[in-house]
Amino acid sequence: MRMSECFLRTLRDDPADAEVDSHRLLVRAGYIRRVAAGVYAWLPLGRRVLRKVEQIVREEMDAAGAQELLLPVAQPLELWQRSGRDAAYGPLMFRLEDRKGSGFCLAPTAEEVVTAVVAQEYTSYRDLPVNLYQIHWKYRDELRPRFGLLRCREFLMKDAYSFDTDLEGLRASYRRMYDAYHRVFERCGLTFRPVEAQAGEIGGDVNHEFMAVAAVGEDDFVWCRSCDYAANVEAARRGHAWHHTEVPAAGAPAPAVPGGGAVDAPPMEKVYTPGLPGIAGVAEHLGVGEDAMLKCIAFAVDGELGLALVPGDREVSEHALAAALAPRAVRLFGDDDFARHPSLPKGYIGPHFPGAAVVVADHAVAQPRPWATGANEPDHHVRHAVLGRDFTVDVWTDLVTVRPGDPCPRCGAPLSVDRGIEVGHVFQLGTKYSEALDARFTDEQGEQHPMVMGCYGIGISRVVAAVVEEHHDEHGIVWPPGLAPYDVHLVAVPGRGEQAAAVTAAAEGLYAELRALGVDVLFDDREASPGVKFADADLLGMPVQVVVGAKGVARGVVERKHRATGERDELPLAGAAAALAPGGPRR
RNA sequence: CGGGGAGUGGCGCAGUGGUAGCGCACCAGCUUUGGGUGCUGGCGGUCGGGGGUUCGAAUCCCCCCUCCCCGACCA
Repeated sequence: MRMSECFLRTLRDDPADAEVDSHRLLVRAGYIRRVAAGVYAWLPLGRRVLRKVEQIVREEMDAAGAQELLLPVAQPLELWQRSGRDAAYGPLMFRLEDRKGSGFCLAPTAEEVVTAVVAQEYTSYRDLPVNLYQIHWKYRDELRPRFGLLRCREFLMKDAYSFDTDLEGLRASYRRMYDAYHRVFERCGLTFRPVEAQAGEIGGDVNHEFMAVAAVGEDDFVWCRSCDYAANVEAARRGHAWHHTEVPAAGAPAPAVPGGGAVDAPPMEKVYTPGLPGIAGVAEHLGVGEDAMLKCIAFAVDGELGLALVPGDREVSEHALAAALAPRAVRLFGDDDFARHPSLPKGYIGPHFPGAAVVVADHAVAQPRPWATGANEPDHHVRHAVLGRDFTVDVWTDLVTVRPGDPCPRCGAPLSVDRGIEVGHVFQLGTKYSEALDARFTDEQGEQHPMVMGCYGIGISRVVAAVVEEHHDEHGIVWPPGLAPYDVHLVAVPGRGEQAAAVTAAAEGLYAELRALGVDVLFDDREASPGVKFADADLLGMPVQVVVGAKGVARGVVERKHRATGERDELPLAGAAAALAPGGPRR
């Protein structure tokens, strides 16, 4: 492609609305342009990168035995009503009506459609397993699109769906996808980590997210340096650090008096703590550490009041709380909830609140020690609250959000926390959709069973952003070789001297030779100054730059620069094309 | 939805009551030719929309819309 003809305009200034490097550079370098919030146009160069990622994904999916198909973007809402996800997704879906008033949505994902399609075609165990995938646009009306391509309302996704006869088959299908994902992200040049995750609205049990490690990621994940444990903080649990005491197992009934008679505390005592609803203020006022406070968080569970207890220096994990009380729905109290329950003094709640239907506590609350906590009375706290004597717990679980240094639940070593971009997610779904949408098969005995499903997503457009986050420098993008829109950026610097015509001729000749050898070349044939061309070449980020200039041509050589390392060397003009072709000598 | 910020040419910005400007980009000419050359001339804007105040509004007031950031939420 000749740059003089390429639909491309680079910007010298950073776009004002770009916060993160990938967004800033992809816009500046002319790969994408914003059309609406969270909706982007992919300009020719960007389109080529997208195709490269697509191709890698396609090759690995095909190699893993999946078959490509194409499902509709316009999906009848009726399918979503059958699975119950119409309500679950709610305003996240772009909705529309046809002229007859029938409801449609723009596909946020495709479990329903693909399940309905498979249900129509396959009815026998002999047909299974089958794994189907597509690479297509997805639509989610996010509350807050941001960070350029990282959180879009329209994004390109590879979504695959496996159908097996049983759990064992599902596990095998899942494993094949899991392994294929490793190869995809390795080929994309990403530093990534698979982590255990929450299922969200998709449903199902076992699932892993593939996190591209990046400071701008929106997800925190914990990982263990000693073993292979890694999990999204939402799903992460910590091991038990206080070996000196007996810790109740998850789900076990409340111990009569944990710690036995180890707690030798005076009677519970009320303290006047005016205007101190926060943990930090009270702890200072009472002269105790925040970890000696008992944090009491109010929540609603099926219309009843519940209390969640964690040490004062820890945060309640909403996901852990929900998991502990599932299948009942849990919601933490907001300001309006407190407004409806004036008897509940926000900031001064204690675990002995009489109206609490259920009390859930983290295992750490079983430590044999007296606690300072709310007095269930505005402007008052209590000290010397003792478990079993002054308050009781109904449900024990791991309730705190994990933080760095917490013990690994597998091996006990200190956990680390990093940020990541979720570039892929694999789920073992089970029969949620096959039951809802009647995807059944007949087994050898002639009995009907729902198919056992898995689903597997890769955010193709998000991968592009994640790759730029990892591969750039102060001058611009540094594409990994497999993703660059062009293999070689050929720069002609003819100057105005005697050799100008010879330089142009040499560059044109090299351009033709490279193309004949099947090399994808971006040829800067513009009438621009050398500085402009070099700056653009670095910004655009092709892995190899080849400069044809007057000095070199006089000596019969061209200069090669590796974008990633900045290394430069010379190639004889005569053999340059062959040396730059994929099969040619490397350097 | 809560909090904060911003809407002025394609991009980045200035302009606090007197009839809109700078840099980049774009066009023309000269200049320069191995790291965003310099100069001259030019094209391009109903200042987000509506209403109001005023002799006069980008500027002051009211309403609305959009965008960005933080949070809540989420694959």
